[in-house]
Amino acid sequence: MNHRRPSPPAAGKPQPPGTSPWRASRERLRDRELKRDAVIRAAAREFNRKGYHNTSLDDIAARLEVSKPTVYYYVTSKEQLLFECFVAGVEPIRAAFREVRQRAVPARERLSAVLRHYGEAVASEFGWCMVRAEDQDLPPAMSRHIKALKSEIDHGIRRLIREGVQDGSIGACDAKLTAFALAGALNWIAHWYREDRSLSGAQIAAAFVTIFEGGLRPRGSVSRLVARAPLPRRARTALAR
Amino acid sequence: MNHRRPSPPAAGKPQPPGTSPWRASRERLRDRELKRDAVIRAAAREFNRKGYHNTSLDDIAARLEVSKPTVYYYVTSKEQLLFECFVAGVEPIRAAFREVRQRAVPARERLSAVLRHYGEAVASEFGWCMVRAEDQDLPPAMSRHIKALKSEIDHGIRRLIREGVQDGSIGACDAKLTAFALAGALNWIAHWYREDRSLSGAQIAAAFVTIFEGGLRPRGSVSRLVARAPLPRRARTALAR
DNA sequence: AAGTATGTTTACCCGCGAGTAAGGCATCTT
DNA sequence: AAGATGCCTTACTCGCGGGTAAACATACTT
Repeated sequence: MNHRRPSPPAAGKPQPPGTSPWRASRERLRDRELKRDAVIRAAAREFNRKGYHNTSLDDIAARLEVSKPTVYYYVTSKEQLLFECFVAGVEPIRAAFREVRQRAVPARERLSAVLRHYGEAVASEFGWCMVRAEDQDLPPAMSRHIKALKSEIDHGIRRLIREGVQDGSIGACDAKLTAFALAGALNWIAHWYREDRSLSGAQIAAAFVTIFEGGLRPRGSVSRLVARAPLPRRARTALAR
Repeated sequence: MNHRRPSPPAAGKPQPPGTSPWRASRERLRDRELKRDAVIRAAAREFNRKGYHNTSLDDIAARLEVSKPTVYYYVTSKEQLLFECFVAGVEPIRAAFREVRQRAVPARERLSAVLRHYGEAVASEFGWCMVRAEDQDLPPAMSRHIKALKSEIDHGIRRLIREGVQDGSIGACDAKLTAFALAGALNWIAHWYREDRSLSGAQIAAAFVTIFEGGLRPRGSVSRLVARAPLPRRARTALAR
């Protein structure tokens, strides 16, 4: 379906700055790839705002100040739009796994690093699509692809947990359920992290990792009396509705 | 589509296969409330299977072996169906808060009890609707109602966390973010708890509470010391494979 | 038996939104 | 110039699905 142009002239791309494609933003979107990306990001934003099924391609086109067939010029279907958003959202997480693989630190620290990137990804513009893309909404091929990516990430987390239990940096626990709990908490960020962006994705992710690592029970002997001590500065942030 | 049970064909009727009301289950569903509940539960099951937007009222009717207007006889709109499913799912959680209010135990234990009920509710047949009901899919009045219920639960959790921090049963933490983390992990159960029901909702909830309470770091003096001093000995196992 | 309330049906309406046809202009190629 | 290409438009098709009209069936009344 999607034909990557085989070999266009390619050499001459100085592109004279005349005319106005992409009416509002005639600046530098002239390159096809950039425009395609713009379409996908616009779709992500609209999906994020109104949900996949409540977003029409006319909406997306209108947002770009373009007509619907133009969107179809860059993308073959609405499903593909969702699919691409998902992949875009998930990629940074896969990168985090790759990056962390090198580090020679206890598995808990590697896990925490991955989870921080995970949280940031969920809070990103593609977070909603990544988290809520439903396989029932997609044709079988895409559905399988998405499931495979999700599974890859899930098993990556489980593996880090098991390694942490082995090297002693994580207390004994069931890897599968623990992975579900961690990923679930982070995934859920996409549901409440919309308008109230007083915290950055990185901050939220870091806070969550701290919560996961420590648990609810007070640590050490001091905490019992220290409870009334001044709390972190983020205590007075507005609530998410 | 689906067959509740063999269903005595009721052969002698003038209308071929259309006359006997509630074809398969003419037992004791004559009471209106019961039928209405059956409609709502059928809707919940279909929403759970295929998602709200991918489920038509014809689907729900077919599942009940009934025609679409019959569904409309018990319910005024598809939105209301979703709304009722949400309320049905949420009610046990509110009940848990009420019940726990009496108990004279540390707040962490009260919180854990609530979270266990929460997890069970999410794993229930209404879990999906409770968790995924999107306010964008509902008319403003219902949307507000749902938001209010969600907020009530959210703040109930935050309150228990704050009380726990005060009475020393919970380590110092940010109530808002901690509540988001806990609720998120539990909400996410609705996403993966579908076909694989090898664990009961109660079991999952209990396991999650254990994870939350203890955290990832190993407990006890020995392992804490070990974990505190970063030991990179086995960290390289990640490279295996 | 007629009248009424309740439940259920068949047959329809109709708007929305995904996707398409076909053509209009620029710019590039020859 | 005269195509050829790339990009974007207006103007459509068409099916799905939410919702309704109106008739039909049973079960109580009276």
